[in-house]
Amino acid sequence: MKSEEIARLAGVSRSTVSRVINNYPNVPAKTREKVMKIIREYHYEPNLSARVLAGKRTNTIGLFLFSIYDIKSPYRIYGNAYFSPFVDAFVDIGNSMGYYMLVHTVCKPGDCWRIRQTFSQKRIDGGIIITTDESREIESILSDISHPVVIMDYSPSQIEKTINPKARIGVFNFNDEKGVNSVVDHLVSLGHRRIGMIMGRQTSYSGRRRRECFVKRLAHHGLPVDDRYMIKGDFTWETVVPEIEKLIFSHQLPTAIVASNDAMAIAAIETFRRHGMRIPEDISITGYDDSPASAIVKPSLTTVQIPFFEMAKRSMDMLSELIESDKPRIMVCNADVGFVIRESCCENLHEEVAV
Amino acid sequence: MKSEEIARLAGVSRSTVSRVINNYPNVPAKTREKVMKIIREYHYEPNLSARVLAGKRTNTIGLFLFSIYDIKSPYRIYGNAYFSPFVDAFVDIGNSMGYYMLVHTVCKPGDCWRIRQTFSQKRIDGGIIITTDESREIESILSDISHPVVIMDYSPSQIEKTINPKARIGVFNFNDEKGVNSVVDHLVSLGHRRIGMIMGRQTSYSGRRRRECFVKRLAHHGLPVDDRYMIKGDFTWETVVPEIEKLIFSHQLPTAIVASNDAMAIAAIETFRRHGMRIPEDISITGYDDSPASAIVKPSLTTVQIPFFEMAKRSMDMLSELIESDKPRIMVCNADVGFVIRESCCENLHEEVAV
DNA sequence: CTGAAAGCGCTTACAG
DNA sequence: CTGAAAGCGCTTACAG
Repeated sequence: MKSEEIARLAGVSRSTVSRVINNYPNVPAKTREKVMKIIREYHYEPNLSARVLAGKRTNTIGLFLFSIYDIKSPYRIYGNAYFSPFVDAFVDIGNSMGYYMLVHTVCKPGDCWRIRQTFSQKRIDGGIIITTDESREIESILSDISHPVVIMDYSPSQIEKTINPKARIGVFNFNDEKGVNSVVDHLVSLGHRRIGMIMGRQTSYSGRRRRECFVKRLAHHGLPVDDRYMIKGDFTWETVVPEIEKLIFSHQLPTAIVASNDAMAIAAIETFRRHGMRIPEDISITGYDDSPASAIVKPSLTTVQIPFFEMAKRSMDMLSELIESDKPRIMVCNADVGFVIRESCCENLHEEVAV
Repeated sequence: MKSEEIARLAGVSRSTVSRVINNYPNVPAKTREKVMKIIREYHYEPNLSARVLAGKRTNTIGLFLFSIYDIKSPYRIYGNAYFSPFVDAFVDIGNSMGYYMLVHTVCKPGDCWRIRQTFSQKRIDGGIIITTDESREIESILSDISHPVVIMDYSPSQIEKTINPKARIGVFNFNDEKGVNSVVDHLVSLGHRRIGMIMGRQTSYSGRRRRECFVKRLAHHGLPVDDRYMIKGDFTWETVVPEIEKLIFSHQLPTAIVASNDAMAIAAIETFRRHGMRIPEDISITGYDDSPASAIVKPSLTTVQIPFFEMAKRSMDMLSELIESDKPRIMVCNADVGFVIRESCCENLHEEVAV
């Protein structure tokens, strides 16, 4: 079934059928109804490729995820408390806005060409990129592509530096200053003065931001930053365990630790407990993400709540706006974050040593 | 950049460029290399719509998920231990096979037309459907569509009854007989004789299968099926809590319960504990799925392990086979399952009453 | 081995 | 308001 047959059956030309399909105003109600009747009767759907080839949009959005785990890890995206709620939200919101969502996982920088290809084959009208690393590959993509792109968790200044003049780009970040401040202030109010941090990967914008904000907030409270308590992490569970063990064996412990995400907070809790320490009595720990797991673990995590759904909604609105207009521009957004108090922090029960 | 320009630059016709792109044999190596050089130099990518319109495949697979939660639940797909590993696996495997994956969530039966539309607009070469309910809508889709489809967790006989003669359909199920038997046998070996079940939704194939296999296996051990211990559930956490409370208040408890998925097992554990019961000392509980949460909860769950990744791999192979050949046929597959023993079951410590 | 030409199924100026 | 015609960028018989 094609538009020509619909035209014949309705006694009009293909042009008119097209006008009806595209809901153009210059069709009298009567003609429109006559054509619609045939269309409905035959369950006619215009061929997407033909429409796109003739200049219409694809109505498809690409969602590109950069896995922090390599291809062998079984739960690398959807077992991940950061990516999975985003995917969920983006797919649902995109679908409810009438878009089709093309989801693509990039496991190594060498696969980035796939993103380019998706654009250059004209498969999509625009893209969402969710990374955990700022990289040359991404900047090169951004500078090549003329389609609209919204990128999550990326340094706005970095974007502004590299993109081409006719780019239509949105950048969406977390309000990490607020998030980190909530957490630090909470711990300080509980009497903690030796506060450490499990850092996220420093190649990511939020990883760096959270560290910077942490250092700044300690200073604001007149507290020192002790390098021994700045624990290396990359947002994954595995890398944190040995670092925490190193800390334990050093016998130089902070009384509280701010983790840069929930996964690392949970890894730390498990490790401390395995070595006979009590959480939160011996050491308070906070998370970041408010993942489902953060409410299930014992003790449940005091953590920063990221509004994934709302972020996805606003990102999609941004993207859709960039698609509709072809004015080059860069939009920057920050998502508000919340703070959830649960069981993983308590008052500082240690006799305080001078710091 | 289009094929015509490549042709001009390479000094050949568009036909030859097309032959090179499609890797046809009737092009001398020299000509091929000459053309490839230009293609690479200009990063040329053929326009997808034009190719598809001219008869090529889209190289895109649709992945359709029927949410068991409604649109308002924040983690309805990716916080779900059943859907999320599937999505993860399908996207990754599809991508690594060179397919693009179109992910679509259907939240209510009324949205099913979207699936049809995806096919009739010729957006995809084939589809994967993951449901939790056997429904008229799905059967109607299956009977209309001439594209290949693989459907997970569906009664093969139901499929065979409804589809059209030129259908290319794959059905993929779990080996629930083995899964349920492992669990029941384990509990029996621990001395349990009053064993209950939290059922999954009976509109789903696996929900019914697990119940049937459970009843059968109890009979095999000469144990009675007590209707009071057949607890209603629909695979979600929420509906189980009140049912378990009803059971507790009845003061008629089994010594062990087989849950039809992990989410319901965890809900049951939480509910029992809230009412002062110890797991597994007072009551043993098993799960089904081997979700990440099943290893994190306390006590960790003894559960049936579903090989999501392998299932997705084999499903994609099936689908790809159905796409390549246009012989109508129905393929049926069963996935092997594993069994993981953790902390949620122990020996029956109750004085056994006559049953 | 290779090119000219038709065709895929739409949309959109253009002319009326 | 409406239709005939050109065009979107490919692929593929067909002829040579």
